[in-house]
Order: sequence, then C-alpha cells, then structure tokens
Amino acid sequence: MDKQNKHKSICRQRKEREKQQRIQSILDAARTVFASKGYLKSTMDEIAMAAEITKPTIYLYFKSKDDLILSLILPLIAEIRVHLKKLEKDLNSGKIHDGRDLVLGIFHAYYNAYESSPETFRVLQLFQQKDLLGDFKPEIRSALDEKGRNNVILCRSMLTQGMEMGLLKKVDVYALADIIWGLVVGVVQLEDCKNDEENNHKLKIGTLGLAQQLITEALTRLE
Amino acid sequence: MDKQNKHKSICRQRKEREKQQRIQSILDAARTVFASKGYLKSTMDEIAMAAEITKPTIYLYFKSKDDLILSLILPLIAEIRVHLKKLEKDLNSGKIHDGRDLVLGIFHAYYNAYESSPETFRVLQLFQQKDLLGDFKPEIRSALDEKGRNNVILCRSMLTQGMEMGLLKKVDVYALADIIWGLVVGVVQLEDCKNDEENNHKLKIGTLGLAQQLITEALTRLE
Amino acid sequence: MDKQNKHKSICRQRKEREKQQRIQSILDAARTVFASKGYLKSTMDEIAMAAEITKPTIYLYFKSKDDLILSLILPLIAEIRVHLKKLEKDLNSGKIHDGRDLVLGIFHAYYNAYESSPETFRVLQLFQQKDLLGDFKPEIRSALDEKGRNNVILCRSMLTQGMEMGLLKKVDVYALADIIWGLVVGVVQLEDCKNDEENNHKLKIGTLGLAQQLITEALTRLE
Amino acid sequence: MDKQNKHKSICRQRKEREKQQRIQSILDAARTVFASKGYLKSTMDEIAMAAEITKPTIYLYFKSKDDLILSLILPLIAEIRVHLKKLEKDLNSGKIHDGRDLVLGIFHAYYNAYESSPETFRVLQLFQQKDLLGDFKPEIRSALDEKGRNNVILCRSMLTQGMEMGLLKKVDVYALADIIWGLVVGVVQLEDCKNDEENNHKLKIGTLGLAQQLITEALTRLE
DNA sequence: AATGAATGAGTGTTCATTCAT
DNA sequence: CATGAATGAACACTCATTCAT
Repeated sequence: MDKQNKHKSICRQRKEREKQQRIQSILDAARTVFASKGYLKSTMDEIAMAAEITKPTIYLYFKSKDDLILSLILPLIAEIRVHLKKLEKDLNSGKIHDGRDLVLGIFHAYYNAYESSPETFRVLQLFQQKDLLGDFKPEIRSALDEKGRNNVILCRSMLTQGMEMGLLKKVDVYALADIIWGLVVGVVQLEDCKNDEENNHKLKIGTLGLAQQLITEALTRLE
Repeated sequence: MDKQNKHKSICRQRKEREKQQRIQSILDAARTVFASKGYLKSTMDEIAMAAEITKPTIYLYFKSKDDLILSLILPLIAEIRVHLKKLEKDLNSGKIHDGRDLVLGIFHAYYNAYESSPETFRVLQLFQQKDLLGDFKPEIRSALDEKGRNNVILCRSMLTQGMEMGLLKKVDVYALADIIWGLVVGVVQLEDCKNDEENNHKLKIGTLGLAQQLITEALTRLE
Repeated sequence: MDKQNKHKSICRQRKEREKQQRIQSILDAARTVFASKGYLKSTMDEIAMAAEITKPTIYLYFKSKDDLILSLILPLIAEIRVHLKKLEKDLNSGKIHDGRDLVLGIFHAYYNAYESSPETFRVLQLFQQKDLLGDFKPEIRSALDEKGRNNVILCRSMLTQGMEMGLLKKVDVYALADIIWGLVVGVVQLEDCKNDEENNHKLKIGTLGLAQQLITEALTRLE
Repeated sequence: MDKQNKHKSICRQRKEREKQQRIQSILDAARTVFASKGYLKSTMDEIAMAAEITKPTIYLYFKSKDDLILSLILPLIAEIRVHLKKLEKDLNSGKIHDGRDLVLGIFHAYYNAYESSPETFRVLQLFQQKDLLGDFKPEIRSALDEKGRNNVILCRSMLTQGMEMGLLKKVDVYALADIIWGLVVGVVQLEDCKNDEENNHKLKIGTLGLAQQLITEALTRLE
C-alpha cells in the first residue's frame, strides 16, 4: 500500500512536472511570436505551431489570448519589483552613499529585466500601447495598471528619499521617474526600426550605458 | 462673360475648399481614432463614424487604410526634417556657439512636432511598432523607414559635427541620437498609462523639459 | 416669329442629334468594356471613363447597368431577325432551290451579325450565361428569352420547310438549329482563350467557314 | 497492444473518410451553386448554405474561392485528357481504320466528361469566360490555360495524323479542332436558355449525336 | 489530456445607384 | 445637361474561441 501510494505520488509529480513544462513551452512560444509580430497580429495558430501543439491545447492552460500575454508580463513586472524592493532596502539601511548608485540601481532594475529576457521586455513595452489595451476586462486592466504604476511609485519614493538625503539634486521627481523609464522603453523600441542585427546588440547596450551615465552625471552635478 | 467666368472660378474655389475640408475632417477623425486605439484596432467604420460620414466616402479620398495613416505620418516626419534642416543651417553658418543649443535644438525639432499635434505624434510613435508594420507593401515600408531613418542620420551628423567643433563632449554619437529620440518617444508613450488628464499635460512638459536639461547638462559637463 | 420658330426647331434638331451621339458613345464604350471584361466585372466607372463622361451621366440615358447591356443586345437580336426574315421571304417565294443556300443563309444571319460587330456579338453570347441572368426582373428576362427563342423558332421552321421541300435531308430539326447556333457561339467563345491576336482573326473566319462547309455538305449528302 | 493499434487505425480511417465526405459535400455544393449562378455571382455564403455548413468551414478545406473552382475544373480537364490519351494510343497502334472513329472518339472524350458531370462541365465552360478570369494569379491562370490548351493541341495532332493517314479529308486542322470543341461548348451553353427541363435532356443528347454525325459524315465524304 | 472540426463576429474594400448643385 | 459627392449593401477572407470525441 505504502509502495503503491508512493508510486502514485511519483506519478503525480511527474505529471505536474510535465504540465509545467507544457506551460513553459507555450509561454516561450507566445513570447517569441508576440515579440516578433506584436500582440494583435499574432494568432493563436501561430503560437500553437511554435509550441508544436494544437490550438485547443493552449486553451487547456490559458483562458484566453489575453491571459497568455498577462502570464508573460506579470512575472516580468514582479521581477522588476523585486529588484526595486532590494534597492529600497539598501537605501533604507543606509547602504547607499552616492546618488549615482541610486539612479544606477533603478536603471539596473529595468535593465536586468530587459537583459534576462529581451523578448518579454519588448512584449511588456509593446503591451503598453493603446493598440492592445481596451479590450481587457476593466478589472484585469486596472490590476495590471496598478502593478505597473506601483513600480513607478516605488521609484519615485526612492528618488524623493534620495533627494531628501542630499544624494541627488532636487528636481521634479515625477518627471525624473518618467525619464528613466521612458529612456529604457524608448531605446528598446528603437530596435524595431533597425536592420543591422549584428551591430545592433552592442549599440543598444552602449546606448543604455550612455543613458545611465548621462542621467547620473547630470543628476549628481546639476546645480 | 467675364462675370460668368468669375462666378465659375469662385464656385470652383469653393468646391476645392470644401474638398480640402472634407479631407481634413477625415484625417482629423483618423488621427483621433488611431491615437486612441492604435492602428490595428481602429476600423474604417469607426473613423467614418468619427468623421460623421460613411465608410465608402473615406475611400473617395484615400486609397486604403494604409494610405490614411501614411497621410498622417509622412507630413509629420517632413515637419521634423524641416526643423532639423534649419538647425543644420545654423550649425553650418556658425550661429551655434554652445553645445546646449545644439542638443536643445534637436530636442525641439521633435518636441515642436509633438506639440503641433500630440495625437499625430503618438500615431507616428505607435506606428513604429511591429504590431503595425508588416502588411505594408515592401516599397512603401522601406520608403517610410528611410524617411524616418534619414532624420536620425541627420541628427547624428549634427551631433558629430558638434563634437568635432568642441561644443559637446565626445561620446558614442549613435547612442546619443538614439537616447534623444528614445527619450521623446518613451516619455510620450507613458501617456498611455496615465489617466489624470489635467495634471498630465504639465507633467509631460515638465518631463521633457527636465530630460533636455539633464542631457544638455551632462553632455556639456561630462569629462 | 416664323424665323424664331425655325431657329428653335433647328436648335432642337441639333440637340437631338447631340443626344443620339452621346447615347452612341456610351453604347460604344459599354460594348468595348463588356466585351473585354465581361458584364459582371465591368464597372460603371470604367464605362464612363471609356466614354469620357462621368458616371451619373450614363444614368441620364440609361436606367441601369442592365438597361445598358439590353440596349446593346436587343438590336443585335433584331438584326439577326431581319436577316432571318429576309431568308424566310426568299424561301417562301421559291427563290431557294438548294439546301446549301438555306443552311448557308442561316449561318450568314448569325455570321453577319457577328461580323457587323464582333464585340456586341460576344456580349450577346456572354450574356447568355447564368452568370448574368438571374438578377433581371422576370418580365425583362422573359421578354429577352422570348426574343432570342423567336429567332431559333424561325430557324427551325425554315429548316423544317426546307426538309419538307426536299432541299435537306430529314433530321431532328430541333437539334439542327441548336447545332448551327451552338457552332457559332462556341467558336466565338474560343476567342477568349487565344492570345495569338494576329493569326487569330483569319483563323476564326476560317473556322466559321469550315463549319458552314461541313454542315452544308453533311446535310445535303447525308442519306 | 495490437488490438489498440487496430482500433486507432480504424478510427483514423473513419476520420479520413469523413473528411473526404466533407470535402465532397463542399465540392458538390460549389458545383451546384456555380452551375446555377456562375462563378462571380456565387458567394461563399451560398455555397456554405448549400453544403449546410458555415463559411469559415469551407476555408478549412479550400484556400480560397479560386481554389474551390479549380478543384472542380482541373479534374475534369484531366478526365478529358485521359480519354484523349487513350484515343491517341489507339490511333498510334493502328486500331483506328475509319475517320469516323477518330472524330467520334474526340467527341466522346468531351461528351463523356459532360455526361459524367453535366454541372461540372458547365462550370468548366462558364469558366472560360472573361467574366471569370482575370483575377486569378497569373501563374495559376497560365497553368490552367495550358492544361486546357494541351487538350486542344492533342486533338489537333490526332486530327493531323488522321488526315495524313488518309482517314480524313484534309482541312484546316486548327479550325476543325475548334469546331469540335466549339460545338460541344455551344450546345451545352444553350442549356442556359431552356426551361423545358424534361424534354431538354433528350434534345441535348440528340443534338450532340446529330452534331457528331454531321461532322463525321462531312469529314469523311467531303472531297 | 489532446485535438480535429466548426463557427460568430468582424474587416477592409468595392460598386451600382442617387442627389444636390 | 452634367457632375462631384455620397452611400447601402455586399463579399471574400480571418481569427479567437468552443465542443465532441
């Protein structure tokens, strides 16, 4: 009996593992397709094809196309939040002595998210278009907005704190948070227009790097 | 006879005027709809509705949905180019003595375009998404890309010149041009997430203003 | 007064003449367009363009697209009828002594119509397709059918008479009339598949000529 | 295991059978609708209605409206070709000693195709109208033209051979092939004008039969 | 669990026809 | 008389989603 139960348990675990793998493969496929064609022009058929399964199978694991993209975006937002939270802790515990580190930290929160999965990041950014929103149920949409907003609010509070601590020159914190996020988003978006794939990657990193440098220099020297 | 001809001429002028008005009203409607829902989710019916006409009437004046959006975007790209060209002339004729003015000038080339028609600017920026491209005929698409690219190239050449003239600190000019454009785009895109319309406008201007300030300060002081 | 009336009359005549010219030019345009693209694929715009007028002007002279094609076809059917009637008179007045002449006469009734306006003939033949019929009001459609049928009936009666007079071998007269018409129609239709324009014309005439020869030979020799 | 595999195999066979049935029912519906209204005036909705399914279902099995009609026509052209090829073999192997048999054979190649599916034959013939062609992709259109032409070319080569072998009187072989095909087409087309369905069928057969007789008599006796 | 099959709701686009001028 | 402008009604084709097996 004990043996049998154990067997069952192992079986269940395998099943669960396979299920998670299936879900992952769908998410991977969706990410690729969404990143390459945008949300609206991607079809469930294409995603199914990319995942090497059939369309209805997707619906076994995801309620809808919306659900699919949300399942990509929400974790990314959460990941960014984790980075920001860590930074907040450092700030609160007095580990940050230079304004540069604060701005750099925020940059890296986004930048790391981008680096960990450029495609998902692009999906997130594509997602923030009117193109995509609007058909989501209001509850979902506001939940999403809130999560995204929360990160920005966290950034603002950290920047404010930094200014109050004299680490940064005092400027409009709303504007500053927007600038940081806007820079990341804007630069990533430029990808879409570029062809020179090879050269491109280095450039992009160079661009973000320079952006960091400019902002931090300016913020800490500006008088 | 003279009288009659004059009458006819006046009639023709009125007709022409009315035709231009109709075209304008369609473009206005399209701009509004595109800006609010994005290109893909906007339907010709909605645009017609917004213009208070019927769908086939649009096709009297525009060959296709593509033609409609191109009629919005191309003039805007051209407008930006005009500003940049003027700046180039000033630069070449030695009227610009401070790196600040050069960077500010580029910013304003985009910023003015944005201000002259925020909605069209948003359409332009929405347009630069994979979501939208892809169904255009290759010839149109490349023409469009080229025009957009040309502006960026012009920016780069001016920035390079500025650096060579010692007006600006020498940095990666590709990255810098991307940053400037990316900042504008990124900041504008943030609009989509915002609701607080009133407050918003001031903020946005504040954001762009601060962005300019940051970049110019950094560029001219960086060592 | 008399002078004025005369002037008016002359004016009216000119007007009438111009009106007839206008109608003719529209019919010519319609014939060309219909013959080249078929009835359904021809648009009123194309016809207007070909006639170098505007679309609503067509509607001044013709009630509808249907009316337009009927105005082409009915006269042609009438023309064929005239030829057949003349042949009937010759037959009745004993002028025809050889079966060959009777069959040849029928052939020529159609053939002349074809020669006098190959394009209209093609329109007539294209018209006899389900493709085109069906949307006509039943009254118009049956009127048209009847006129077409009447010609066939006339042919049959002449062929019957010819057989009774011993000019032709006795065969199924229904079938024979169909064969003659079918041959003309079928051969003309082959045009549509041919490319070698130059060579084509001679061929066509050759084909019809050979057809006549075959039928007449067969009919008069068959035992 | 063996049992299970067998079960699966049977299931798959049934599925395949059902799929073929579905395809057949769509083709049947399309044939009926096309034959009754012509290609252009037939709508996918009508065909779907006739097949007792919905429009998108058609697109599961056929790529487009064009694909649908091609799926009707191409097999018919192929069927005709098979008959002609068989006739060619007989001719080459000296089995044909009488010109009558050659002409009759060609007639029957077409006639059998007509008999095996009068409606499809009508579709084929309707298809050879300018009304229908023109929107096909050039590659498809030329492929189609070629297949149709190939049959005519084969006819011509056989007739030429027959003349050289002395089986037939020497006449313009281009014209003769056209006449034979034209006769079949023309006679079939006459259907469209007829109402008296009952009587009609016999007539039609009579007509074709008489046509054969006339042509063969004429060809073999003409001097 | 997985899928082949089916579809309702929509999209851009076309065209014969009408009407105010 | 002539026309520029407008439109209602269609139509081919697509796609997210469901359901029977």
